Amino acid sequence: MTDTTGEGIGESDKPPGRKGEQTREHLLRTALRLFVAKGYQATTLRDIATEAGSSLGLTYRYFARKEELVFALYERLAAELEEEVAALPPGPLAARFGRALLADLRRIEPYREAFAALYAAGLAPDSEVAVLGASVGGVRDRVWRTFQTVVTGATDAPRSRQVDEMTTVLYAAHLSVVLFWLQDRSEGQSATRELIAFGTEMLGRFRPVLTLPFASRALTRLARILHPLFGPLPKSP
Amino acid sequence: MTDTTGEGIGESDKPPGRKGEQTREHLLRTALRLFVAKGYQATTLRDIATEAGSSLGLTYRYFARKEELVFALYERLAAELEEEVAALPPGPLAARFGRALLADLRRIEPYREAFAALYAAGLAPDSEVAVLGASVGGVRDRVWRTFQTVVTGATDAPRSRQVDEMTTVLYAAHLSVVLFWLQDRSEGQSATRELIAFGTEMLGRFRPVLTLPFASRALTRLARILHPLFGPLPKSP
DNA sequence: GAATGAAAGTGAACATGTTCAATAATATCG
DNA sequence: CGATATTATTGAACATGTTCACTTTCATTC
Repeated sequence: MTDTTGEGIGESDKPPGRKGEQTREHLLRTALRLFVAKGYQATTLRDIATEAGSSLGLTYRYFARKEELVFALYERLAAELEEEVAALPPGPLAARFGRALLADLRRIEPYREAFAALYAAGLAPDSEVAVLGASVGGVRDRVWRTFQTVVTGATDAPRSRQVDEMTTVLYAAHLSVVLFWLQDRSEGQSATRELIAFGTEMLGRFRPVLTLPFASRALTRLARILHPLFGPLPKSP
Repeated sequence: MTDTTGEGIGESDKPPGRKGEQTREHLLRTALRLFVAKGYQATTLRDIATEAGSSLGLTYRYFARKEELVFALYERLAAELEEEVAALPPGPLAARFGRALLADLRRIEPYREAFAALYAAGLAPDSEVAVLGASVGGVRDRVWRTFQTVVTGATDAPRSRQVDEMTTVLYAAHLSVVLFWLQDRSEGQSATRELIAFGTEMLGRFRPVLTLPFASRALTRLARILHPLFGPLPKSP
């Protein structure tokens, strides 16, 4: 049941060699192009195979299921987001958080439907592709650490323990925003933008309060609750 | 594209007569039994047909897709919840909200996997079975009104406008809790229980603050943002 | 009670994600 | 180079949700 090998998702079989790497890349690119062009649901695996000039079964050598194509995309966008966040100028935590959220959404935007499918797959209790919370190896930690950077790089960053607590809470908030965004039908997703604006304003206004004992204790408690789902995974020994 | 008839989900064709109603009921009962027994994914429509002693295609006369079986269950549980909430003794809002959440979870519990599938279907941008937010007709309003009852029946209920605002926020919070619960792997879903405890404690502690102008304005603003997704639907003329 | 139309029910056919045994291509080694 | 193991690729077969043209059942009407 549990994945005892430290292997992540995306390596259905033995790690691919030079040739395989190219093929994988080609299949992924083809798939993503089709997802954008005709939508995720409407893009069949036979379409991908045909368009890529390969056979139906081949995709399954590199991607265990259809959603893993999106997952692979997620990995790349996560890496890009990490860079963009790293390049973010120092400033108030709230501002940095807001910019990180917007940067994330801007990336996902062309693949809205595909990401909906990925999140949907993650809802299944035993899913292998659980972006929402379950252990999915590298990417989850990477994104978590990206938000950690958002916190540590802030001019008003809290110290030591509160950093990780706040990171976990912001990571969870980030997922909530994406979920909201997936449902947001408003023109240009303006509702999501307003939600982000509201959230960051509140964060900015109440950030100082976190030094008070009561608020500090509340944050600790909340982070403890969220940690198993949204916190970083324990190091494998 | 848009459903212009006020018809809800679950009536794929002409409304069924006496005989049809029985069949529909029988199919639903059979399906739910199998969902609990062998899981949602593992239960095939052929299983349902066989077990119900009917043919494969028949189910589609009453349920347009597999998830609508779960949706029909959701409708019933929503009605039950409404009753239970109506019978809730007056008391602090926070306590009533907490009890409503727990009552809801207790009902959904045996169908965890099935509800995961329902929520997953709702994530698709164009889904017909969107519990998460999109317009799904009657049930959504019913649940919203149930939470309205939670608010109005409280000894510390706010007045007029704040009632609906608070209801919308609590309704959204309720969905978040369910999503969290779907992912919660802790023993007996203790994490979700702690989350509810935390949330209600905070709600109780900060309820009085809502009379202050700043908090009041913040609530209004938040409710406005959430309204299109989580608020009640406008009356059809 | 026969005619007729609507409701109920059937099962083959289809679309598509997924699996798998078989084959081809390629790398490795003596 | 030739044998052999490893990797890459194929396409048929399968499972399952969904559709649909057709049949059966049933109520209503003359």
